[in-house]
Amino acid sequence: MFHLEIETRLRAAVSAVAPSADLATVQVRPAAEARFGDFQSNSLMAVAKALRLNPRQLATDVLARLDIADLCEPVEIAGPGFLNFRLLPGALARLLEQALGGSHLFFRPAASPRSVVIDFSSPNVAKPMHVGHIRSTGIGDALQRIWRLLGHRVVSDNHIGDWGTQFGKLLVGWKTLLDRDALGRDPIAEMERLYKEVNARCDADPATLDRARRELVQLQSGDAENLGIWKEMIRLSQVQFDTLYGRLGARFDVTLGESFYNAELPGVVESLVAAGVARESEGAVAVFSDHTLPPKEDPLLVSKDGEWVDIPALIRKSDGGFNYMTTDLATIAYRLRTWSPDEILYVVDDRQSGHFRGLFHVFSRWRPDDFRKAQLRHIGFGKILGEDGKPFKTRSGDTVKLADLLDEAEERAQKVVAEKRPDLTPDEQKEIARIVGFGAV
RNA sequence: GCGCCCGUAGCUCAGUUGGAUAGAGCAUCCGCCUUCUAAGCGGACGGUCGUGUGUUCGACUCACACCGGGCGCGCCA
Repeated sequence: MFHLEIETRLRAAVSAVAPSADLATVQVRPAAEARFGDFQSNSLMAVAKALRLNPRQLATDVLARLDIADLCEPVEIAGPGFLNFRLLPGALARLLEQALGGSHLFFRPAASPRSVVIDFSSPNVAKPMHVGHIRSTGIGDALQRIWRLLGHRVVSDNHIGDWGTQFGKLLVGWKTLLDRDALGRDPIAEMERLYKEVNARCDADPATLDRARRELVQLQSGDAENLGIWKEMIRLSQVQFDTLYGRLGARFDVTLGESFYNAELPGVVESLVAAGVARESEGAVAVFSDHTLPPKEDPLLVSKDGEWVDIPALIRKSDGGFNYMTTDLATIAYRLRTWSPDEILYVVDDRQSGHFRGLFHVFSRWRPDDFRKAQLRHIGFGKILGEDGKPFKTRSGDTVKLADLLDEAEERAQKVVAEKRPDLTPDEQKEIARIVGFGAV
């Protein structure tokens, strides 16, 4: 808190002495060493450099304008222009009294609250949540807590994967291979089995692949039976999601999955074509580079064999189906008109950075006015690697399920607690094991 | 081939946007328990900041090149 207050006053003084200085570069931070005082600022040297002034003279002039006698002892100019601040005991006492009254010591609420949509977690229906989901979920939930604490308005949205080509195969599996008992015992495992089984058959048998395509078309055209199965798969999956989010303590304001935007997709494509942004290509509809950006920065170009070639964003496949680019465009439009956010954050792993660059670029060409109103930002992160530096997998090569990971963490912690604190009741041990285990994860 | 991310102590990572002697946790070693959580406390040990050039009064930080790891590049998401 003190460094923010000192910083505010220092900026005012710098502004009075050097109106053209970039105040964002004027910063105060805790002193590197006690002999330099409590807080220090190295910024005047940078300001002096930018404005071609003598740093010590600038420091002297700034200090003459700095009103800080109620907080600090007389400020010291050290070396080429470091400022060293020493707090007055009385100022510290006043702050601690405020803290006793409930005010926070380490941050100030945002002066102008922003509105932000945070998109994170986004697991797929009919598949087990795996170890990778913990990062998007943890980072996204941490971000929403921080934004809220600072006084911003947050909408957290779980954009679940509840639509797409995988449902063709799942429907074939559900209709021909479903084991009802297994589904009752562990619905996610059974649905995963169905998908893997049908997927394997599709590789070997064109007829099965064709059947999957037909089931998908049926679903997309509103067939009652397929819609019913699809909804049941979502319901069973949501039970899994809710269980895991409950364990992790993550919350969402809304869960608007991909399917929520289905009805808007044809209109999105028409609109993009009408605006001259998209055009037909090899039976599909795609957005090509408009060559307004340098090739290296253009997400719709890629270098192949020394030449820049198009890598268009597909918004409708040649079979009439839509791509997730289209869904994501519809999603941005919906969020902007529904919540009018200042920012939309996508907490998604770095492998999708290319997709988001393309998405934001295409949206800027589709809705330039809306694009200027909101910042679209991809919050990327790496994947979890094993001890060998390779992506973290089980011994048999499968992805590690999030539920299994959490179970194991609790079990291992439980063993330690039971050994060290046999005097506690089983319930107390279990609760400590949960906290310690998840903390370790 | 082109592009993105990463490389700091044995391990996992910070390093506040170019500043003063590069930090923390864990691990290791030493010292603390007549018990309010020893799942703790104090101390020590530990670094060519991947490598090399360059820019600068000053580089972990910026630029370029290389080495090593991860990832992405038209009808999956």
